[in-house]
Amino acid sequence: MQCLSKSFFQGDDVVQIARALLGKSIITTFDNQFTIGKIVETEAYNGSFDKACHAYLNRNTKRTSVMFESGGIAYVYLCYGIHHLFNIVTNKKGIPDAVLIRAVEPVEGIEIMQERREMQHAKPALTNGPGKLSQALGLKTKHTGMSVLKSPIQIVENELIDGASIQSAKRIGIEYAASHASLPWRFYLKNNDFVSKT
DNA sequence: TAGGTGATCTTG
DNA sequence: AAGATCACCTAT
Repeated sequence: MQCLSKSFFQGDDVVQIARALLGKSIITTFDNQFTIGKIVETEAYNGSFDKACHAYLNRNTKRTSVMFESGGIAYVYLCYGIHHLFNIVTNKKGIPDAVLIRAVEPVEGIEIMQERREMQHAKPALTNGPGKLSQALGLKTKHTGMSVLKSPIQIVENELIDGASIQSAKRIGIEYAASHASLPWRFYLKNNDFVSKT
């Protein structure tokens, strides 16, 4: 399968990149464990202009500095002390845009995902949320800064998505972002069982 | 619907 | 130095 190009992730419209990532697949190979998930839900975080973005007003800290690197690398951070949330940094160096991957549909390595999630069955709960998919694919904070263009993390072309099957909506869990909380920067595939519950 | 859990940010 | 907050998940 064809890996996405560096220039795809360096584009300057993070909202369009979030939309375009639907239908692509994430391949991870950690500890000789191979897993693939198809992206079915994303959210765009629009750099220094976006009150919901960790790098709002160019806040550049130990945690957020990776967002200022050029696009095509992972930003994984710990949320609520428990959950590892997987983002892909986009745009040029110095502009802190990122796309949060909110849900995937398991494609390969489902048994491995079940082990990591300590689940007996391949129910939607395996990967239907940002913390869940990160755990299922083995993505952790230590992977921050790694390229998503080569093993062990690769984003590849999978199926082309018809625009009519894409739904946009406001982002989840960012009520503190006030006027930016209602922007339609969340994208998901209609009628897909693995889209997160709201 | 509430509590867990820890990094990060804010306040004093 | 201490308290509040947080791009979530699981179980009551």
